[in-house]
Amino acid sequence: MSKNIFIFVKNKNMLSQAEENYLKAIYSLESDLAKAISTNLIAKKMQTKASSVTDMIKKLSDKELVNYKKYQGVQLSEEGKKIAISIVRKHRLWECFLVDKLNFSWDEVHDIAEQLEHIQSETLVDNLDAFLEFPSHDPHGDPIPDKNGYMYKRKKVALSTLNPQDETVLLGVKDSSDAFLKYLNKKNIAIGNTIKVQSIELFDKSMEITINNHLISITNQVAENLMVKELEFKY
Amino acid sequence: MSKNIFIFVKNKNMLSQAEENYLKAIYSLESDLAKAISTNLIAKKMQTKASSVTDMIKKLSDKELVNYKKYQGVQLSEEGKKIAISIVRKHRLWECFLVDKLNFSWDEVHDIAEQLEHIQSETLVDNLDAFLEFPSHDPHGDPIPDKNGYMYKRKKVALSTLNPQDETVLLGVKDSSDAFLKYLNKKNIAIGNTIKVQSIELFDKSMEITINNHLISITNQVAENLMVKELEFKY
DNA sequence: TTTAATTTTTAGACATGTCTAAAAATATTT
DNA sequence: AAATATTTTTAGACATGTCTAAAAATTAAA
Repeated sequence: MSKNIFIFVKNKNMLSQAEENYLKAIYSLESDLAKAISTNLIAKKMQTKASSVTDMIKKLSDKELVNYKKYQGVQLSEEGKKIAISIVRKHRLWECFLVDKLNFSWDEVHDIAEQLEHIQSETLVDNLDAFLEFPSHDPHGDPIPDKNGYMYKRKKVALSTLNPQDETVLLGVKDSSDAFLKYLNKKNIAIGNTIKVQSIELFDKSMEITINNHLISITNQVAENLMVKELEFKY
Repeated sequence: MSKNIFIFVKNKNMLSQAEENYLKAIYSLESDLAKAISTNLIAKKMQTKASSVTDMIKKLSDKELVNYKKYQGVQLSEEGKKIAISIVRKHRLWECFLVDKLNFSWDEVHDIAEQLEHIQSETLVDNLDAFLEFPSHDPHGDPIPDKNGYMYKRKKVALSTLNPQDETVLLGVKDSSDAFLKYLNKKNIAIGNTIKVQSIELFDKSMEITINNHLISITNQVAENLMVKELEFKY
């Protein structure tokens, strides 16, 4: 009986969507930068104003989800990081669901997963995970944290760092903007594809590559945003 | 390019979760009562105060989703009804998904579906519908509107209206409270089960029924909340 | 190292959705 | 039909999350 009440009375510990989105943004910036994250950076990432960020940071700091000193930026606390990872987990699992089960393509799923990641139910996530047979990576090649927050971080390098004749596999993208994903879609480039570098143009660093035995030319900008399996060296 | 902008700039026509919930509540009350719905009724249904309802009704009225005259209650407009039905459709499809694919039982899915029904994406709903192979009814026996809002309304009667020796099928429940569903779960009573009335006690109208060849006794209150296929008469 | 530029924070405002308490309208009694 | 009870609305307040404009702190430049 008392169990039902807890479902309907808004849980004090429950975070709003806005709070969750901030945690996720800070987490993503931390992964890239590994230092205290500035107000402006978060504002840019969240497409909002610095003053709004300051307000929210104070709230998150009160809840001890971030460590914050005025003018010195923020870092996630242990608890904050745990929550951020759980949101990333949900986001990536839902992306798998949308692509694998509902026939979406990888450039269509982000906005929907952005909404689904805020659904509150631990059981739901765990059951979804099982239903998808515990995928280790999402359709963009990003690792999916398990129930405990652990994930396989594959070593990836930009395709632009390889040399002619090198052969590798596309593991993910650096830029996951809609425009870039749509470009890849049009060119039939997808995660898991085998890529062989055929030649590199000296003056603009554009590349000729074969992808699935299909020869195409890509600019250096594209090559810098295609993350591939690092080469294994044989001695 | 401009397409992306529309995704992120909040669409003027997009309704908030609160607005959607009000429309759904009014729709559900209208189905039961078929007349203008009073402020107090909505307040009770939404577990909120009459003054909050008035505020929201004004907003929905401005958007022409309900017809409202002060002190005279509300009725959904055509547009409002369309939206309400689309939310019901989403709710029931998600319930199917949770039970059929994620192994939830029918008494666990309501709160989660309540959240999922607000996810904004027409394609998502349609793809989900196809993935579930266009179910006509949800796990509680309620009809699922199709893409155009049409649904099969089965004629149902309360089990309490039947007589000894009558045989029928459980199609749904009237009371879908957590407590009642959990009771049914415990007694192994589920949608689709064949029910035969064995005897009815005169003084308290309690019933002995066989359900799946299993004899159990139920109170009149339970029988009034079990909705079954109406009897076919043979001439 | 003082000045200038940038970043961050504060102060005050606004929109949404809620509430309480009081006023207004409708419904029910007598 | 007047008095009473109930329902509905209004008025004013509050919480959340956002914004603009101005002040404060930090960083960069001369």
